[in-house]
Amino acid sequence: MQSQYDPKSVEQEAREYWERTGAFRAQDPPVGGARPKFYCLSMFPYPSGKLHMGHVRNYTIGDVMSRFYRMRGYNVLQPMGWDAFGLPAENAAMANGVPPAKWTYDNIAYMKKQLQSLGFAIDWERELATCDPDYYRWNQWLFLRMLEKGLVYKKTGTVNWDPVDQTVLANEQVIDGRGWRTGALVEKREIPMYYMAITKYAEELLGALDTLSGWPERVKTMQANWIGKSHGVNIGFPYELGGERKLLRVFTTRADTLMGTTFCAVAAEHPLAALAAKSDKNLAAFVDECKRGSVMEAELAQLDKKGMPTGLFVAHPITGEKIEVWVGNYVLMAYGEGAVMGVPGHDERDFAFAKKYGLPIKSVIDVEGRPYSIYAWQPWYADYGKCVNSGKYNGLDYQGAVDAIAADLKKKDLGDKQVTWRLRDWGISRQRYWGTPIPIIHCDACGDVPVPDKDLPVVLPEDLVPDGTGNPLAKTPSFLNCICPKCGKSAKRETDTMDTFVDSSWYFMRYACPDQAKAMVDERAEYWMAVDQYIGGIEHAILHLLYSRFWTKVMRDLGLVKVDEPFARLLTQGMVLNEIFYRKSGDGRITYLNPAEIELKVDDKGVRVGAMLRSDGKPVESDGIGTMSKSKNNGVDPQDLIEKYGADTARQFMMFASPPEDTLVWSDSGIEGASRFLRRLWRTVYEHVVEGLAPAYSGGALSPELRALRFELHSTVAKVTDDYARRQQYNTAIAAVMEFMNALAKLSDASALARSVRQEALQVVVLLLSPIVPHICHALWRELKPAGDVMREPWPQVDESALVQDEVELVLQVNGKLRGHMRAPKSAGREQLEKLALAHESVTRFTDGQAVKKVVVVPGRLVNVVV
RNA sequence: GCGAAGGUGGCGGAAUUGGUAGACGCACUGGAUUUAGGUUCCAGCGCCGCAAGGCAUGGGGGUUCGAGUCCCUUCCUUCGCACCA
Repeated sequence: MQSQYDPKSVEQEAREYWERTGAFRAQDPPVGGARPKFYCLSMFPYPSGKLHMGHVRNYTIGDVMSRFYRMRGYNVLQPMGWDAFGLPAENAAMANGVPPAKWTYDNIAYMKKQLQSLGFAIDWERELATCDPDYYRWNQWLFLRMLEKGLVYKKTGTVNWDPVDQTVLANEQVIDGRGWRTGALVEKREIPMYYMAITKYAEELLGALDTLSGWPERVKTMQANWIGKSHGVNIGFPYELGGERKLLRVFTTRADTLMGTTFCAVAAEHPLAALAAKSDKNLAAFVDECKRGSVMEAELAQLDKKGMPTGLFVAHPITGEKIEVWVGNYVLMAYGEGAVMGVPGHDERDFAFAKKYGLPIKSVIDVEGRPYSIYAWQPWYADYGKCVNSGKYNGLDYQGAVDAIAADLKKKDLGDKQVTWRLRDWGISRQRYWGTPIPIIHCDACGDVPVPDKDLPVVLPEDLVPDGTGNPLAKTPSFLNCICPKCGKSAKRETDTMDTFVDSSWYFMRYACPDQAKAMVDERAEYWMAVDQYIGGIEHAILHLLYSRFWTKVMRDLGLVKVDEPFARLLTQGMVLNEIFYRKSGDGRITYLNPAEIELKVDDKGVRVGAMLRSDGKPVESDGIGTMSKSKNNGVDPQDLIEKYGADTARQFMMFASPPEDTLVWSDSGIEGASRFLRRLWRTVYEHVVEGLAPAYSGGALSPELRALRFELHSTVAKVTDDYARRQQYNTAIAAVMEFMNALAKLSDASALARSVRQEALQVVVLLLSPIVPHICHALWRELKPAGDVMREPWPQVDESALVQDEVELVLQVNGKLRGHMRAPKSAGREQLEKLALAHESVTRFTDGQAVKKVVVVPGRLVNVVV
């Protein structure tokens, strides 16, 4: 055995062994059927160029789980693929003049090498890329099935329009309301798009959250709020137009405040706004102003509340009172009816709006014991209470008032109770090149004609280079021009492609049968689904996970799979953030500096006192912390780490740095510790092995020292196993092993018995660590058990007999303050413990002469004496 | 703005069910070995205090024999907000 740990040779040898033995191949049934299956999946990466720290974190967590379950006897599937369509490839193409396909495939090749160098136990035979026609043809195929079932339909949607480049922009391409390339003010534009009717599944998507016991509560809460089921009343405010009676419809969850309505507000896109703008230039200008800027809801919600009267009036549905209709920039066309009733007395936004424009404010709810004044908003104004100033509804509580008002409206045919969802149907059309072509043909005679199944896939040409002006597919006749499958006349293809969320909504099923040419999925998907453990960034808590749940249910209803939910257990890993450094030049331009080039200065207590650029030694400014991004130049390439320390050190450091679900602010200051620990582990095994192997301890009388060590050892096995299986918290698992190694290092006994305990201990340690640092454990295991394979070893068992103790240490408190410790027989009862404690010196010192009021005994933990 | 989560030493974090706050590691300080060291080993390390002891888990208040953990309130940070993936 080598006396020194050499990560490079150890890791290369282990990887060659794994490859030679096909160690990571998952067995499809019936071969794999004897063992229980475990499908462990990490979210597939977008092939952006290189792995980043978030990838390393994500895939290490997944690999630790995969290897742990493999050792526990499961038939484990851990696949990998590429979320290969998307905007960055088009941006790179514009920057470098390279087609997105080539850029993407080059990135895949590089990143695959990186993943392999980290030693992940991936079954590469199932690799897939979503930009492969063999994959995306099934996007198209399912789209057509959904179209047949009415789950796909066409309607207009709002997009960001760059008037200079004449192109649709993604939200991230709009910066401060301007196009990122042209700097032109962005406009909203209505265009026809295809939608998937996810709202038809809203009720099930919401209800089934209760069945997801393996999901974090916070994710389920976020999804439930996103779906947003609300019970309310749909109310019609009547008005006359051209002699015809019409209704302005609003939805409200606070129908009990209807009598406090002093105005109505509609979105700028609302038909009434358009109507009024026809005859009012100022209003037309305001509506135009509202239509400027991006479509991002976060931005809209933070705009200053602005409005303008339309000059139109509607009638209050109960009193018939005249109510003015305003256009408000805070009313969203996409939610509810695109119009709201304004109740400034009891809605904070309406209150601010009314104050700004001098609209009347009327209090109609009395929250008991809370005063009301129209001059300043108070949080309780929005609380439930009893109706006042509300005519016949006076005195009713919330539910009573809602019931009565809904009933009255129904009688007049002006409204009814209604359930509304915040969830909107999923617009999947993208006016972009690098995505799945939507399989539709536009024929002048026949309209929109679906591409027949026999003509699938509609293949995306791979040699186009976008230039930022419009969709290159629309400028490519060989793609655009086609024959109408219905009438045979010349026709045009749809040039929009699908949202890339479509690609990622079912890839986890395709891993089961990536070679299946005749169907989207087959019986192998039936075997592997659902995913037993899914791991990915918390940033996907809503959209990706919700869309995947939706697609799974659609596929189920089409008879393709039987599962209701795709992911049984979910681990949402926290973001990896990093500090942002910059310098401001004389003309105010900001240059962001990569943290790898920054050196931190510390004082003699280790406290940070400054930061400087390594190359010139001059100070730099800090701009706080944020997600690793190109624009802030605060990304860290894991490759340096892997090359300098090896994959195992990188993996261990990542897992030790924080619990998987926590946000992690990057710092490489602990990497030396990880490296040091592995070197020490190697040396400890080496020193044992050179003395000659011993049979692992299997019973017999032990000295107190050896008994104590075995107690530590088996406590560690129990703790670490629980951390892997239940808690999924690897930092504490590693800490527990470190703690045990510290105890083992103190063992000086060199007897044969001690050597066998040490042999047992080292074997257990190597097994416990092998999911996290598999290469070094592979090598060490072969030294401890020549010709053995650590991956094929069963997980260590806790020896319960080693955990038996007859004495325990208890904490002594006086008035809740720690005053000492005492040892007591484990079997001691409450009364005996109380007696021992009251007589104990550390207690009497503090209770001396005072009357004991109460004694709290927690057996096995503490005794608290209250005086 | 709305929804979700988080805040503990100089730093990452531990404390799993209301029961010893700071495990484990980094950094730092002192020492030994080596003198080739970005090696290894030993010791110290929340703050105040000579000590006894006191204080301390973002801030303020509360419940409890006992609160990092529960409740109220407030500030700050991160994630998501439907065309980044």
